[in-house]
Amino acid sequence: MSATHTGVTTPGEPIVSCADDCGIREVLDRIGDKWSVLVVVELAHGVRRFRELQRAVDGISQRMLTLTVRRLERDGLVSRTVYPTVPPQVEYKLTELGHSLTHLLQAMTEWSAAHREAIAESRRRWDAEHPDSDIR
Amino acid sequence: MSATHTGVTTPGEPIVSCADDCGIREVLDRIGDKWSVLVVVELAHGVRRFRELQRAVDGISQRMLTLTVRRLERDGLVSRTVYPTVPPQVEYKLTELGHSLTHLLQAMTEWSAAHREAIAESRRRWDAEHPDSDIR
DNA sequence: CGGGATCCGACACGATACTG
DNA sequence: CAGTATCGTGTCGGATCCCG
Repeated sequence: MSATHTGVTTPGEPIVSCADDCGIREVLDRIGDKWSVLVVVELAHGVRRFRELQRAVDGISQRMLTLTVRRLERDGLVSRTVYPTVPPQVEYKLTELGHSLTHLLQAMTEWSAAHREAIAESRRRWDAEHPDSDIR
Repeated sequence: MSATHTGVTTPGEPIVSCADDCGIREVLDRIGDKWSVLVVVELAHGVRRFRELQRAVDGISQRMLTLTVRRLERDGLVSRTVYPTVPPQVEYKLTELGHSLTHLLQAMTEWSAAHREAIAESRRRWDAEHPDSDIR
């Protein structure tokens, strides 16, 4: 209802509809970090143990895997099951909530695939036109 | 093709399909920062000048708005038009590529709206069960 | 108005060592 | 195996000053 919007909403566009934030930042604060989506993607393939996850994700440190999987568990996206064996065995799997996220990740994958080349070319052109820029 | 996947893919799930990354991290590296999506959302409403953007986004510093809008321009999501008037006038608008992103942001908004309460409750329960935790 | 240049703190992340 | 604890570092972002 603010009177500051002078622009005309493009008709037919799926305008993100809320005045300011929407919940986008909430989503990004949750999965926008370096490892969460990769862990979720791996868990989308099935149940995984800790070391299996670490081997699968490639590059993730023990510490970051622990932190990532803890946060996902806290948010209810991943469930953690401990079997009191020796040596210990811990299994991780997506919850229903976690599975619902894979639809969104699918959409992100498709958008990336569809536009990555256009973006790459835009970057090349921009970099050529701005040889000395610290933006990168 | 790796033989390390022992888990069975849940049938009917929109599995993110690629072995490892998919392009998800590319997308997040582009819009996963603190301000990009907010700027894109604001520009989805129409053409905006620099100060208009800064007032609309709320909380963004001059420096970060400059950086954010430069990167978006470099990636071809936003176009920048300079009118050599005095005082200077610069207009920003989404490109076709930028508009295509709004569909994805719409999906993120809907997912957030649909599950934010479930996530919030999961957090409350987790925090209650783990009173002393540095995970947060 | 629309920036650029500089300084600085916070935090995300990585590396390493240790443990039940 | 599945973590925890500690330390070090790079980068992101905020604050401030300056300029055409």
